[in-house]
Amino acid sequence: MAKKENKVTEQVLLRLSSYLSALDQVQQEGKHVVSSMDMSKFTGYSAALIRRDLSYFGEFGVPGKGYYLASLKSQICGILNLNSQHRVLLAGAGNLGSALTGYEGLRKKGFHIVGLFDNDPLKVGRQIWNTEVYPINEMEEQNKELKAEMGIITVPAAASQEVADRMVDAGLRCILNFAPTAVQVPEHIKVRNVDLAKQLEFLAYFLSLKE
Amino acid sequence: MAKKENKVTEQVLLRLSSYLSALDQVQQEGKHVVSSMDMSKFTGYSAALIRRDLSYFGEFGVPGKGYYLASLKSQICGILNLNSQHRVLLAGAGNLGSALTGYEGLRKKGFHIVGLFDNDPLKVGRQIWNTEVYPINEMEEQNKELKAEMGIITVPAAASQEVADRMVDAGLRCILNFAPTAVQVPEHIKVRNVDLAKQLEFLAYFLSLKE
DNA sequence: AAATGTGAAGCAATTCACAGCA
DNA sequence: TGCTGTGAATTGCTTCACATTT
Repeated sequence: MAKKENKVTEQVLLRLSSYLSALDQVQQEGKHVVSSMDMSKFTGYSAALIRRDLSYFGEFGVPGKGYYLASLKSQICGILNLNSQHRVLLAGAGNLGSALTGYEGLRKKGFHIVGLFDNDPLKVGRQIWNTEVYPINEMEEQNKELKAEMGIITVPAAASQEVADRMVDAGLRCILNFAPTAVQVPEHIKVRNVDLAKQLEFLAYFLSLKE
Repeated sequence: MAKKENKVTEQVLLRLSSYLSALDQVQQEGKHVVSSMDMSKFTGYSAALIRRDLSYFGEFGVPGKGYYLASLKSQICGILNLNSQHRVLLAGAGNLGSALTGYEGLRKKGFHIVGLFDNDPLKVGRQIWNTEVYPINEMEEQNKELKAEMGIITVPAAASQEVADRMVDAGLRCILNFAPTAVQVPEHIKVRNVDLAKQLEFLAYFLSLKE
């Protein structure tokens, strides 16, 4: 399942995820075969780019016809490793952390937040959205039971590095970091930073254009 | 303030935002002058790239010396249009929406959520984090008073297009969309999509590598 | 001496355009 | 005919390397 192909760029992986969404949308129209042009409509990426992306992983299409929707979907899921459920730890049971824990969208896509971690004594020992809150220093210990492989960081910037270290110790192999500072982790751990303020800063630029 | 330069790519804008964070970090070390190499340390981008990005907007540095921190910061803020506060409407007063409304990180960077919109009668008329909740169809009317220019969408996918349309009618000029489907807007409106599930799908790929 | 700003080179990503297959 | 898969062309982005400036 795990492709050993030389290197897939991050951009390609993100596009694959978009293609999946597009397929879901096309599926709701009742179609069973989809062309690169159809997908272009839904994703905004050019048909040529879509074909090249897909052909990198194999020949999934039928010339003159298109791609069989169900088959393509399962191929992409295979590439992205979405055929199994994924167990996730979340550190920082504040507003954002709680919101993500209760977010249907993640669960529906197969991501289950199985343990919360926070140092606030008012939160430790309680449950949020039916998920237990543990102290952060118990992460390694608790994950022997919880067996998660992914982590989400929603603590304030000052605590994010400490939390990332605990996640690495706990054996997590990839981390989604919402804190506004990048964290340092060993080579073999994959981190993705999502800085919400940065998204708005990006947009603010456009307010200064024309008019 | 608004540069009319031919075209800045989105990547450059996002990096500028990272440079700003780096400058904040350097500032805490008490330095007043910073080199492209210093910034490289904090951002992970190469010094050459940083110099090229900055030189695109002007000659901000002093050869042999570096960049004056305060001055560079204010230049970048000027480019990104961050010298003034920004007023933001948020539609979808659910978990994620409430969390963002209460999020210190946004306020500290000058983004103020001044009005919430939701169609749930249990929420309309109440306040969340001291911010009033209005019905979505009142957005245009309310924004005559609220005078926001930016919008955040945290409603479910099915409602996101409708909400985007209302935001356009209300005169908002850029939109941060957390719904997992892209929305259609007129040419002159800038949308940025942040699909949280997509971030985890991206990371899941790396779980399938090496072992 | 040290670091900027920038042509030119090098590399990566995307599109073009079409041969080949259903 | 219609659409895939892919070499070749193109476009765009990043790095190199150095003349220039303080």
